[in-house]
Amino acid sequence: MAKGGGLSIDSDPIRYFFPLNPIVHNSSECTHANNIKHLEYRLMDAAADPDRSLPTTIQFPFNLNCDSDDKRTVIDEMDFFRQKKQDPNPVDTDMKEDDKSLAGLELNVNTGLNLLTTNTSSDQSVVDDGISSNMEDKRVRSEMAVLQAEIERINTENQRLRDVLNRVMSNYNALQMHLVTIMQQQQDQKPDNINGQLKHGVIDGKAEENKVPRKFMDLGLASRAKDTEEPLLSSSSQDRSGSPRDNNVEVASKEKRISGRADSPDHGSGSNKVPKFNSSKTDDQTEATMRKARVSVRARSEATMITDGCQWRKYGQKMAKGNPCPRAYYRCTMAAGCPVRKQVQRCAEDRTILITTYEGNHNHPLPPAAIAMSSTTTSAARMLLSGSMSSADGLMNSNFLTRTLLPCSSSMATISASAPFPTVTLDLTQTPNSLQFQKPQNQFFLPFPNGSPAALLPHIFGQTLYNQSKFSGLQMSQDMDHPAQLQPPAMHQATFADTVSAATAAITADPNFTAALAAAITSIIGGAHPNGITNNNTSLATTGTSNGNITTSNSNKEQ
DNA sequence: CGATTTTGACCCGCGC
DNA sequence: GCGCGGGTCAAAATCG
Repeated sequence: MAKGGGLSIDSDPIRYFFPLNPIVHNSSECTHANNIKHLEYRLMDAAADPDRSLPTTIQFPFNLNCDSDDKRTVIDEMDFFRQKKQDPNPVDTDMKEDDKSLAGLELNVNTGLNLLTTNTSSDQSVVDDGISSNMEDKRVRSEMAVLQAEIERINTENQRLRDVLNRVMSNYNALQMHLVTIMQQQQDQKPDNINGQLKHGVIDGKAEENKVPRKFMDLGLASRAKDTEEPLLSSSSQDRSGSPRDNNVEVASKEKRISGRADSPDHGSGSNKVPKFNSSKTDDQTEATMRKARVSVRARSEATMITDGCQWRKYGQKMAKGNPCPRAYYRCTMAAGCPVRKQVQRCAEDRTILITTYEGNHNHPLPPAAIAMSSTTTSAARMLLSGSMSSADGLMNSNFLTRTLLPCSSSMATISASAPFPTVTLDLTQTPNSLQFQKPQNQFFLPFPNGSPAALLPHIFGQTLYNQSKFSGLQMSQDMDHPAQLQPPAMHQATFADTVSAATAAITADPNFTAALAAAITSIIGGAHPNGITNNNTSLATTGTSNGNITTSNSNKEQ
């Protein structure tokens, strides 16, 4: 229900993904705060135990294995589903489930907190023992001072890292746009390749099916080319835009219609087609283009709507054809004019499956709880825009997805570019095998080299960690099990085309997408399985043992 | 009383 | 041109 707002998250779950996802820099303050808290715990512990040898340096918990706060955070992430909210005693359930693994973590935190009181008693005990308290107090206080100075230093360092992260994100976005432009140019120079065929709308003899997405892709790409102030070389647009006047007429017509809707600042309702060939692409049109890309989440939930951290207002409900369950339409109400909308509908075949389709990008700051999903939708949409031009190319797709989607998904991914609404589907309801048998005909599957999601996920985070550290220069803990797989794909490419493809993959495999995707999956899995593992240390395993599938499709299966 | 939900009407694209 | 279906609007109802 939109009234609920879904803002039940009281912590900063995204800090989990801070090492993974540069997007989450908005929550870095929380990360910092928790890091400091963690240090404080250690300080308390050290003060309470004078005999304990203090570390010469304080470990900055700048990795996935954080303090026990992470457990609480994961619980919040598991609150992703309303189903979870309906759980009368979610925390108790989690504790039961992870009693063993979490007890130690809780104990750590409690130790720190209790030591605050134990600290006093400790001093008393020192006095009681008759030991020279002056020496001991001096030593302890000296160490405390050192540690506090260290906290200050880390505080400053954290601030600096945050700034670096912001700069890296800016550079990342600029690079991504630049790369897309280069790819576009490369495709223009190769009219005989498959992408060239794509531009001509001849894929498997189904030119019409590729018509709309092709326009859609070109639009987005061209728009981004404009953003990067690169010369617009969208020959595909030029080739097809035989009559620019007609295009302008169509755009003008569409804008005229849309402008009449005061409540639709996004210039694009779901039924509206993207303006076909527009030589003067505006940011609004880019936004409208982005809105066409959808991210659908299929998950089992008894609730009417999943909790994704955003506030939604229901603005319509329709009975969709072929589905006895009504489809509800929501729009984001966290900011006036936010173009993000979502559709919620139960699967006709299995009504326990709740299908949530997101569309558009938020134009306002998001709470930490909403960043994961927002990042997922945004990145997936961008991925569709940048990668779907090769999406109908099996080879390109293999390269693209196996290095982007695949590391994040379970055991398969599908992609197609033959529908009006390119959709990335996070299917968290089926096992990979079952999905494989149910794959739509308009999708083809890219088998994973490793069928085990659990085995894939370390690669996900490993890669994201690698990418982030690579781009940002941040020195993070990177205990990679498979460093060979962390090599930038571009390094292994021989041809320029493959290099471009690999570079695209490297970018799209970047935390901007993969971490957000993994975050979403983790959140969803946690919500879908209230009894699942909840602490952060096992978040990877939680995700890995999920049945999550990532499907890139061109049509909404639920529709 | 403001925010949200409900629900019928309306708009638009598309296929026939 | 017409009907269908998806999507949205907006007034009324409801909720907190």
